[in-house]
Amino acid sequence: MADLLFPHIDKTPEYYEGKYPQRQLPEGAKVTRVAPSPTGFIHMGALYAAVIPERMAHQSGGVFFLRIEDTDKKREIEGGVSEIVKSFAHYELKFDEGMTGETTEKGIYGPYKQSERKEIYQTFAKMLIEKGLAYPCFCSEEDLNEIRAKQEELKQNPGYYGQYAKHRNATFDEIKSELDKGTGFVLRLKSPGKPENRIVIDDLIKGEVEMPENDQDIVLLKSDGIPTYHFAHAIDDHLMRTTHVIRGDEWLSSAPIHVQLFEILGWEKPRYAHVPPVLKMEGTSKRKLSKRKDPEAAVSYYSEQGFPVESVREYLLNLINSNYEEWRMENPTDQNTEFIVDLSKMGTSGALFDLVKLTDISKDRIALMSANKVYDLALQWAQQFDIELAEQMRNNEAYTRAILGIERGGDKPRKDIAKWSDVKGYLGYFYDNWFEEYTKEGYEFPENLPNSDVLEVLEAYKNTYNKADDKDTWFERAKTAAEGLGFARDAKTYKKDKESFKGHIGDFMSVIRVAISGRKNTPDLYELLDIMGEERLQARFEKAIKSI
RNA sequence: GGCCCAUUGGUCAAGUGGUUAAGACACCGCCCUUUCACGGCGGCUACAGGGGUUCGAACCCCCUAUGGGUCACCA
Repeated sequence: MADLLFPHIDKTPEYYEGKYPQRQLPEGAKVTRVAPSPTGFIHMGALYAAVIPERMAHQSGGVFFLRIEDTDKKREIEGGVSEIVKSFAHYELKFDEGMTGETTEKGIYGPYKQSERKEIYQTFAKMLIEKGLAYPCFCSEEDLNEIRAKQEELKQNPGYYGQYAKHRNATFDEIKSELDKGTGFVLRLKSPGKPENRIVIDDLIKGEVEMPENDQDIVLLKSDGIPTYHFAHAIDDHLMRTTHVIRGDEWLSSAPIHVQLFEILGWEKPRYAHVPPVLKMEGTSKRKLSKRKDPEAAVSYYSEQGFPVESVREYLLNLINSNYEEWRMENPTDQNTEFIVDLSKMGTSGALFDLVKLTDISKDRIALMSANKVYDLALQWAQQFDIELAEQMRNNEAYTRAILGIERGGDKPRKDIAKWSDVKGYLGYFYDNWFEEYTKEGYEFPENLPNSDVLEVLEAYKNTYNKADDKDTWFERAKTAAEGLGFARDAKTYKKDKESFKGHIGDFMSVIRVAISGRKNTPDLYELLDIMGEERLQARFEKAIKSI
């Protein structure tokens, strides 16, 4: 009968067992994979779920590979594989084997695209038929609907099993006659399971989960000869010698099927780890991040916003193991790959994706980067997403690098930038042409000072500033100048006796700050003045004076 | 509905029979201060509910509630 169903299959399971030998890896090395369908962009949830197996493999000296599960041609999109490869590469997930492009791959356990593995699946399917563990089912969709309707009526479990498995015990002649008629068929598993038997899945994340044994005669091969997920999973992960199947927890409930498949095939089972989904807040309740409903969950969104890859990885690691944060505090400058991910420390219930936390983590990361690194990464981003900024940065390279170095590198670095799209707002006023634009409507000098005082301050300071001063000298000089115009040297003095002063040093500085930057808040004024250079300062002072 | 999983502050979460129930983010206040940012200090707010077991329960058991997943020739 096997030959009748699959006459073209001439290889044997042994052939493939030989072709894909056991991997020679050190003790404890894990072989893991990520196996997405090419159905669209990669979203945060998928990235999250991919980081885990990647870490498990690489931190154990094992192998991590990318397999494409394209057995559903209806849902596939064009360029889907490239999109996946590109997204994972961008987030520094390094695959040792698997797809490297739409049609290219590396590794000796391939093909890594399921649609290319039809013969392999059918070889094993043929064997199962020979052993009486699988059989063709000729039911039409209508037949199946009928069965389900009946089951619903009787309040029984829906599905194709036991007494409802119409073709389970068909004779050779019955099958042959259907085949001769040209009736299409799917290949079903002849499940030996009984639901009253309980099995235990020892899940690396969820712990021991007890479930009823599978008794469904699930579809192994669809009518087009392509396998379902279940069958492909068993065949592929066995032949590719996967040791740890780490996947979304939506698979947990079909794990009994998978366990059964491995048992029937006589293979050693992989360890399983079912990772909880990343959630999103919707109204007052949480729900799983959805590719279809949440376009903002696409990883490309975070690239466009300019969150550094490092920050996103950092945040994800933080969700994976909450002790990551502790580790990071102790090892602020280590690569995040130094952290050891521990599956048993993972939360079992699914975490909300928190943009605020990502932002905070990202600020910390960027604060620790050198000015040059910030420049390079920001420019790289700008070239793709903000051409104007990129030009500005390139045209004023040394200047920009200096600006980015303000208050950087010390014990208390600034944290103004969480993502590259913040850069423009942070330093835009340094560039003269943008400064012109920003101050078109005039300046916002401190409200408590009359224009005459503002003018006085500007006139006085224009000639006071000396680029050669070190910071203390500079500040002293400013204080003295302020005092000369009737300002208090410090805020405390002013508070004690407000009547005697026009304001305090803060007000004085504020005037200067607004005049040269067009805004009330800036990084340290001393550094700012220093970087801008005397020529630019004089020009800006003149401009401000004229505006009053 | 069946089967599974989950439920500690607004969020991420430590915690596995005896804790003043950590920490981080957010928020609020104060301090530092040339503004901002940083930093420091302090505050806010939590064991879903009910029964057991126990000298003692966030931790163990049962029930309920809520949320999630899954029950396809989709993955």
